[in-house]
Amino acid sequence: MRNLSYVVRWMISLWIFTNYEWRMKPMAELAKKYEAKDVEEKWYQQWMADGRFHGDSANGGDPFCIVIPPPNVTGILHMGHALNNNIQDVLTRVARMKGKNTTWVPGMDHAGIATQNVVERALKKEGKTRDDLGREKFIERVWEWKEQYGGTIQNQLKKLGASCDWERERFTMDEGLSDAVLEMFCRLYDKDLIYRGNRIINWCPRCQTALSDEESEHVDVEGALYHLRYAVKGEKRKLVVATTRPETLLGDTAVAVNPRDERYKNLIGKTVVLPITNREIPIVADDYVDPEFGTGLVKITPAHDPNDFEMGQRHDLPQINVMTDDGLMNKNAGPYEGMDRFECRKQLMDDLKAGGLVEKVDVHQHAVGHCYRCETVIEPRLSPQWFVKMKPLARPAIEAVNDGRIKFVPEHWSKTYMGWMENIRDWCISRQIWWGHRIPIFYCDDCNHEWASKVIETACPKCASTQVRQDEDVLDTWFSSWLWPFSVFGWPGTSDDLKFYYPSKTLVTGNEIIFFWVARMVMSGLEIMDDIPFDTVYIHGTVRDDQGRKMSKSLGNSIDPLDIIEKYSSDALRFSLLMITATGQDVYISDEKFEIGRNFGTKIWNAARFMEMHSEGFDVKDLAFDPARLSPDDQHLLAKLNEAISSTNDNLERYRFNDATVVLYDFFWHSYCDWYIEYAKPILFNGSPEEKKHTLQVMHHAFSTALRLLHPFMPFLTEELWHGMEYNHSEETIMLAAWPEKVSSDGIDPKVVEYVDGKHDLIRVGRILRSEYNLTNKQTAVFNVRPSNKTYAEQIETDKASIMALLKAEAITVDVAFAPAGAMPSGISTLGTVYMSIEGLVDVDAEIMKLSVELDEVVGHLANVKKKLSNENFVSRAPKDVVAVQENRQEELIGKSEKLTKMIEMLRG
RNA sequence: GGGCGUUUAGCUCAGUUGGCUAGAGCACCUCGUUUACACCGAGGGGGUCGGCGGUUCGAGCCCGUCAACGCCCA
Repeated sequence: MRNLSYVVRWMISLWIFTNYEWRMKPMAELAKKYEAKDVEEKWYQQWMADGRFHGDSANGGDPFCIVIPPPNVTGILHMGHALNNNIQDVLTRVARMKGKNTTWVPGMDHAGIATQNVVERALKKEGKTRDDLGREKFIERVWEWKEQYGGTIQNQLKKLGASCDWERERFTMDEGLSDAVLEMFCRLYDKDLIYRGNRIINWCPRCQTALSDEESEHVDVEGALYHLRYAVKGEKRKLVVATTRPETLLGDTAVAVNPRDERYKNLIGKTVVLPITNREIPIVADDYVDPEFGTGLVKITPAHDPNDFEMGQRHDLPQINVMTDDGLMNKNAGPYEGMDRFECRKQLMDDLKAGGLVEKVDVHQHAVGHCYRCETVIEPRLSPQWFVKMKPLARPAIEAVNDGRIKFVPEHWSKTYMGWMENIRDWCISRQIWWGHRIPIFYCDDCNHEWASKVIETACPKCASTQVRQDEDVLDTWFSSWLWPFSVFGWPGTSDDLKFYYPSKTLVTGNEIIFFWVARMVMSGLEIMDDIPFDTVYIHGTVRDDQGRKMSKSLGNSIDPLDIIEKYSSDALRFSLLMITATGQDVYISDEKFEIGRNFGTKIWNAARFMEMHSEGFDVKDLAFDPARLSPDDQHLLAKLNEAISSTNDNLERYRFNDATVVLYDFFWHSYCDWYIEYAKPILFNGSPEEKKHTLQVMHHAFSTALRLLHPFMPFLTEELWHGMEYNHSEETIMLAAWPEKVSSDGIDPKVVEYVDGKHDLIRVGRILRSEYNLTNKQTAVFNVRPSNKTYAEQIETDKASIMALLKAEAITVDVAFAPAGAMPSGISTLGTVYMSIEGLVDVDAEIMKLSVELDEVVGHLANVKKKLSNENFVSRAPKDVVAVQENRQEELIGKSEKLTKMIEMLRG
């Protein structure tokens, strides 16, 4: 009931207040409520129109370049993108404000398989397949799709406030980048670093293409380990082999044992008769076989398993492929021809069981490869494909990280990188799809000549035959991405931009593409440019929901950044995301977390409104306050500002964005609003014109500096206020305003700053007293302060008015010899003891109880400190300053305990 | 099987080369119709820092070990 009446009263007063304001036409020009949506739209347009994002080598200076991890053309913005681009934008905006010649190159990836899948799905709705259209028509269709739907993410990035250099936007299939791809292929081919080989690759039966090892995602599944009985030829006994993929027995060409395995020594050289097919295959000895696993006997299927393939090579075994491209059994599977591979597995097991050929089936946890695009189970399979020889490329890439030319942040990711580099395997780059860069290899059907060429060839250079055809396959999408840091600047052509901006500064990405992209860019950069592509790799965490699950459509737990922008604003999204993202740790988000940023934005806005209300007639061009006039609170604020500046810079340098945001939040909310504005109110309301002017100078100085520090994190709000507060007289846009580095500490006395810390403590103690006696703001109280020393006494005396205002005190007495006349609530602050004299009864017992509890605490701490100081080892071994701290503390605690004891005695009368 | 990460307040997380009484936001409780802000202000409660062992004058932090969870690679 009570709450309800409060609400009603509140609503009524709010209504009156709002209408009153409206009729009065407030002085403030800033709207009462910040309309983020309009503001954000407006400024992005303006920045674009003014070309603020563009960098040009012709302007010279100090280059700063970031290349975006190009999102897929099919992509739509998710929180991972938001975080990723947020960080890049912060780095970019800071660099720009620091006066660097800055470009952040955006673009998109053609995403071969993903895009082809999307278009194929669209075709399917029309009842068509890509084969119905044919290669050329299909590719046309993909381009059409791209024009129509592709790249929505680019517009979404704009909503985020990403200050990308849009004039430089690139697409991995555009003419220039395609040329780079062909050039790269031909160079590597001519250096024998690209070859064609018949090897076991990861085959996706749904996408019907080969994949690289990295594109096969291992998922732990609860499968089965099937123990099958194979008959030894000419003997009655049966061997038991264990396998997770029984259907591949149709392609078995041997059984292997470890040569040192005593159990099976006598089997080597004998023959096994395969069930169902009755094919006869040899028993061979190979070190690869682990005697501990399963029965110590393994079946060998060289066409369907990489290890079996290797063994097959060693023992010169035939390779029998039992499946078709789409994962059905082929004619080598005999009776199972035409069956799906998993159906076949079931049927085959039934048949083997019927024949008494199944020993047992164990539950078995194992990792199974899945297509990273469609999650279909990968079929390892023998297939002729194109590969890049990676070892020679890896060597310099290992060097670059080892010798520190490239740094990972956090550092431990370099281990992941190294582990992969050192065990690198050749990269399967051919894909049996249509959307992508077609492999520039040509074959002559007459003389069998094979060559690489950047142009479409019509005649054989060897025999002049026109019976020439190009390879049907296209290249892995990542074959274009790994050239990104230099191809975006026109390579293989030479350009001033390339010379100027390469290498870029920081690569910002998630850990999931260290192998796919980061590692390969390092290799290609060193190979082609003979230089690293970036000097820092910043790896951020994965964005998860508040239960720690990855955001995914199927779980329905995705939080759409655009919804958050709609609900809370882009600035709120940006600030909140960075504030809750610890360096390299995963981020758990839920809607409410974005309230932090929104509330902070509102706080800044309202502080600006407050200042504006008092700034009539004030000239913001004239912020050169007189250092000699700085009051203790002025000095304190400026000291805190200086700390915030250096701390922000330090944190940014170390990529500690969360710490940077916390520092700014803390400075602005607490130092600036809670303390300084409250301090300034009496001056602004009642001070002389000179006092007012001086205080406003300090305020605007601090505020405009804070805005600049905040700009990379909250670009829109800060730009709006930069103009709203008319700070744009110096620099038209805050984007180019000077980044705060060091500020003069003229007129700032550390002792005075310390005094203000003490003043705040004193006020806090006074407020606690008020709170303990449930005094409302209207109830007045007289405070008596007994300062601990004369200096404090003088400082407090001079500063009395301010302390009174902040304590809502009727009066304050300052007396180093103050002794309470009767029972008075009291508390101890760093500047001295505070007594509150109130009318009415003091609860003496409660007061004694409170002070006793405090005394107990102090005595406890004191015991600890004494114990430390009486420990000779501590005094002799700990550094002097640490000991000194303890000694000071001991003194303090003794003083405090004495005071408390006296106060309690006094109360006891 | 190998590697990496995580474990701190009810929740989400900071805590840097070991050194003052372990912090923040949210949530919770009390109070508040003062002219920047209720998306606010003032105050408050809440922690054996995953377990065990070790190093050290001193451990949330370093070392060892165990456990749980997550990720990557085989």
